[in-house]
Amino acid sequence: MSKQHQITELQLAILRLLWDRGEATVAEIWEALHAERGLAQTTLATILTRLERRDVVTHATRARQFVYRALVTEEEVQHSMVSELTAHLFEGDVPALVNHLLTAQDVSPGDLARIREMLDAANPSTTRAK
Amino acid sequence: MSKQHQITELQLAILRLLWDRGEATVAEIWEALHAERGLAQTTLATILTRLERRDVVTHATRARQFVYRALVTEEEVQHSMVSELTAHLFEGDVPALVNHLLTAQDVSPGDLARIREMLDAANPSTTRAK
DNA sequence: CCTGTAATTCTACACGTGTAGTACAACCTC
DNA sequence: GAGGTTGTACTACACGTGTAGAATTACAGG
Repeated sequence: MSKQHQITELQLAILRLLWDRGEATVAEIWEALHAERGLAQTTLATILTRLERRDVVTHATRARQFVYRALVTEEEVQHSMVSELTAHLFEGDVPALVNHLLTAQDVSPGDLARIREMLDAANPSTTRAK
Repeated sequence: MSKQHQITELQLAILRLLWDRGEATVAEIWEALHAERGLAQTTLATILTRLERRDVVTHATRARQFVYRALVTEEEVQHSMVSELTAHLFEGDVPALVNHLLTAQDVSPGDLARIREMLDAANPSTTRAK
C-alpha cells in the first residue's frame, strides 16, 4: 500500500542518485547535480527533508552528516507513475500506450527487436502460427 | 513548438471531454464531472480560464455562454507527457518502458496480441528470419 | 574553553493548482 | 424599466514545489 508516488523531475533526479549509489549525502548530491542545475545545497537539503517527511527517503547520521537512502524502489515509482499515466492519458489502454510509443517516439530498429524479444518472453503462446 | 504540456489529472479530464465532444460549455463540463468529483461550476470555470491563458483551450461566446474548444490534440499531449516520462523515469529507454508495461502492468493475452500486431505494422523488416 | 567551520534547520517567497464564494454584467420577463 | 436569473470575472486561501538566505548547532583545533 505505498502512498502517493507523485514524484517530480528534480525529486526523481535525486532519487536516481540514491538508487544508483545506494546512499548519498547532501554534499554528494549537490556535487552531482549542481553543474547541470546550479542549485544551492540548502535547496537540495530542503527537498530531501520533504521527501523524508513523505517517507520516500530516510537518513542516518554519519560523521555529522546526513546520509540519505531511498525508501522506495525505482520499480515502485515506475509502476505508480506509469499506472497513473496509463489510466489518465490512455484510459487504461496499455496497447494504446505502446502504440503511441512505437509511432510517436522514435524507436530504433534495435529497440524494436528488443521489444519483440520481450513480447516473446512475456507470453510465447501468443506467438501463434501465422 | 508547443510549450509546456504539463497537464494534470483534472485538466486532463476536462480536455478529454473537449476532445470527445469537440466543444463544451462550462455547464456541460460540470454536468459531466460533478457526479464523480463534486466540483463547483466556478472551479471548472477557473481551471478553464487558466487553461486558456496557457493556450491549451480557447472559447467562443454563444448565447451568452462560453463554448470551449481544445487547442491541443490528444496526440500532442500524449506525446509530450510520454516523452517526459520516458526521459525522466526511464532515461529515454523506450524498450525499458515497454518492458515495464509488459511485466508490471497486467496485460491480457489479447492486449499482447494487439501489441504484436503493432510491432509488425511498425517495422516489418525487423520480423526477420529466425 | 573559545572559536571557526561545516552541517542542518528555520524562515521566506514566488508559482501553479484545486477549490469556491462573492461581485458584477447582461438578458428575459412582467 | 425593475427585478430576477444566469453566466462570467474577481478575489481568496490552502498546499506542494522550487528556491535559497539566515539562524542555529555541534564538532575540531588551538
